[in-house]
Amino acid sequence: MPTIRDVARLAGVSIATVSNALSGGRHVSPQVREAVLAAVRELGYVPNRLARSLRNRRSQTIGLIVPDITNPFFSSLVKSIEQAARARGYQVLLCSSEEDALLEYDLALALISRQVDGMIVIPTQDAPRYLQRIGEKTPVVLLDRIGGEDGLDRVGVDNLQAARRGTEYLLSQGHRRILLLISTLELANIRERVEGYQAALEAAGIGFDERWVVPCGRGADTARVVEKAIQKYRPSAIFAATNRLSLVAVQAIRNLNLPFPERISLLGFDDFEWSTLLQPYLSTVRQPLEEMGQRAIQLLLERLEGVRSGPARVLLPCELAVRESVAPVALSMRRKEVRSKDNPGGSAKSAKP
Amino acid sequence: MPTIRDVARLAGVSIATVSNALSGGRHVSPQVREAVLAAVRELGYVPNRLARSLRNRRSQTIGLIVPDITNPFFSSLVKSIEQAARARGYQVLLCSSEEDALLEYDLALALISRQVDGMIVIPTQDAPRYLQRIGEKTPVVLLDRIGGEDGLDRVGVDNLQAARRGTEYLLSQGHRRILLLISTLELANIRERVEGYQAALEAAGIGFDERWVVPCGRGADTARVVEKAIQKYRPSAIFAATNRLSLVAVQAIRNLNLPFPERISLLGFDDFEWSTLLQPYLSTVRQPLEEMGQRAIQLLLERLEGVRSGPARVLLPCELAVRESVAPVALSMRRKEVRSKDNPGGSAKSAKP
DNA sequence: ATGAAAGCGCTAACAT
DNA sequence: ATGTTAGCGCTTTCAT
Repeated sequence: MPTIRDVARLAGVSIATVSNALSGGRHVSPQVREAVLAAVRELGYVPNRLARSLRNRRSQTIGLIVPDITNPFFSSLVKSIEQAARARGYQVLLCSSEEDALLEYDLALALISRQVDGMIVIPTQDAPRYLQRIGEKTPVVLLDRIGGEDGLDRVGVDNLQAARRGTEYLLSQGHRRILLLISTLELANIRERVEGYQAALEAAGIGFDERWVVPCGRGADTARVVEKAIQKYRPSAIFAATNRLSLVAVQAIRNLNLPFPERISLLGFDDFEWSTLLQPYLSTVRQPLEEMGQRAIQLLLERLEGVRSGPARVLLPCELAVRESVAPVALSMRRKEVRSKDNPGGSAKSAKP
Repeated sequence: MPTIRDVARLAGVSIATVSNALSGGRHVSPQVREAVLAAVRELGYVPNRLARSLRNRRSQTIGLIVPDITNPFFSSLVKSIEQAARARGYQVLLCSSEEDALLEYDLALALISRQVDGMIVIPTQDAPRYLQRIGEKTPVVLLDRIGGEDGLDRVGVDNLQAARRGTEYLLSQGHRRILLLISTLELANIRERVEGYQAALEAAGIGFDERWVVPCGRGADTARVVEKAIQKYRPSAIFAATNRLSLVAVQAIRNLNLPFPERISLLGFDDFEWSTLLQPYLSTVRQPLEEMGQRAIQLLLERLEGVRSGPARVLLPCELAVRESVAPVALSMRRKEVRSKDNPGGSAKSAKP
C-alpha cells in the first residue's frame, strides 16, 4: 500500500504538502496541488484512517450497537441513523449483539478500542452498568430501550401512551376481552406498554387482570403458549407488544383456525414492510423510526461538539396505523362475554347488545 | 483515555512489559502480570486498536458490504458471516450500500482506508471494475452476486440449477403457464435464473417466451406491473426470482382477488422467517445462507494466510422448501389452457385431462 | 507557499 | 525476565 511518503516523492514535494493538498489544512499552489493529485491517482493512494485518527485523536466515527440486525425494526433504525450520520460527516461502525448482554459488552469495548467518538446503543437490558461507566468518558446515547436510571442521553417513544392509545382503539371497536402479548417484563419498555394497556382498560371501567398479559419469551414454541392463552381466555382481540409477537400471534390464530379478523382481531406494535404479506393487512402502533434515528444522531453530535452537558431525554409519540386486522367485535361475542366466567371486565358496562 | 504508558507507570514497569502482559508476546512473571492487570482495571484501560493495527500492519478486521441491510436475505447472511469471523478471531466492519453503486464504491474505499485485511462484497452490479483493482492489493471475496469475469474469489449458489429445479417442481404440479418475476436482467444471478426456467420449460417440451419473464424493477408500483402481467397471460403459477418479488406477487394476487393457491400458485426464491406471515405458507427455493457465509469467510482467510493464490469459485446447490403456496393445477385450468391464444406452450403435450 | 520534525499509542527488535 | 527505542502513516507546529 502506498503511503503519503510515496505520493510526496512522486510529486516531488514534502509529505506536509501532500497532507495539506489532500486535507486542505493550508494553502497549496494550484500546480503543486495538481501534481499531488496526479501522483495520488497514479499510485492509487488511499489515506490511512488509522494513522489519521491516531494523530488527530478523533475518528469521525460513531459506534452503533443493535440487538438483532435481522429484525426489521432495528435494521430500519440502522438505516435512518446511517443516513443522518453520513449527512453530518460521520461514519458508523455497526454491531449486532444478538440479544446477548455479554457480546454487547465485548462489542462496546471493541468500539472504544477503535476510538469511536461516541456511540448509540440499543441495549439488551435496561441501563447496563458498564454503559454508564463508558458514558463518563465517551458520549453515549441510549436508543429505544431507555429504561432505568443513569446520566445518559436517551431517545425513545412514549410506550405508555402508545400502548394506551392502541388499547383504546381496540376498546372503541367494542373489544373487552383483550389479550396482551409481551416478550419479557425485564424491559421497562415492555412494562410501560403493560401500564398503558392497564390504564386504558381501567379508564374504560374494565378490570385489569395480569393473567391476560402473556409473556412469550424467545423460545421456538411461543406459538403454543399463545394458543393456550387464547383457548383459556377466549379473547376477541390480541395486542402484540412487539413485531415478532405479531408473527407469533398470526401463527397461533391460524393453528386454531379462528376466523381472522372476524372472530379475533390483532393489533401489532412496530410497523414493518414485510407485514404486508399478512392478510388482512396488519394494523399497528407505529414508531417514528426515521425521527428516532435522527434525534439520536443529533443528541450525540450535540455532545461531541460540547453544546450540552446535562443528559437529555427525547420521548417521541407513536401513531396508529389502522388497516384491516382489527374488526369491530361481533354481537354474538358480546353476548357470550357477559356470561363468561373468567372475563376480567365482564361485569362492567361493556356489553349491551 | 489512559494509554499503555499510564498503565506502565502505575504498575511500575516498562510499556513493553505491559504490552507483553496483555498480548502475551513473551513471558511475564506472574506477579508483574498481576500488577499490570490491576493497573489496567484501576484505570479502565482499553488498548488502542488503531495504534496496534498501525504498528502491526494488520487489523484482524474484515470489511463486509451488502446491498441492503433491511433485506432479511442479506441480514441473515451477515449474521452467519459475523459468527464465522468471530470464531476465527476477526471482527467485521459492516456496511450497507443501499443498492447504490457509488455509495458502494465509497464504502469500499472507506474500508481500505481503515486497513481491513480483506473484504467480502455483495456488489450492486456484477464484477465492478474498481473491485478488481482493489482485489489486486487486498483479498476480496465476491458473494451471492458473482457474475462477470475477474480474478476474484467468489461464493454463490448455482442459480441455473436452482431455478430449473423450482420450475420443474411447478411443472410436476401440472403447471404449464408459469410467469417468472425478476428484478432486472443486469445481474448474471438473475439471468441464470431465467436460463434455468427456460431450460426446464424446454426440457418439458414447452416453448419459452421471453414475454413471460417480467422485469419488475425497484419502483413502488411494481405490484401493478405484476397485476397487468397476470391479467394478460393468465398464468397458473408465478415463480418469484427474489424474496422481495414474492411480496409483490402476493400483493398482486390479492388485489386481483384470485383464489390462492387454488387458482394461482406461487413459488419464491430465498427463504425468510417473516414469510410465515403469509398464508398459505410460502414454498421457496432455499439458499444455504449459513454455508454461504462460512465459505466466504473460509476463502477469505485462506487468502489472508496465503494458502492459495489462484482464484477460487464455490457454487452451492439450493434446495426446495415445499410448503403450501403451490397447488396442483386445476383441471379446469388445463382445459382453458389449450384454448388460450398467447400461451407459449399451449401447443405442446402439456394438457391432457 | 513549502519543508523538517515531533509525536499520536502501540509492538518488536535489540538490548541487558 | 524486563527495559529502551525505532517506527507504523499521519497532522501539525515551528521553521524558512
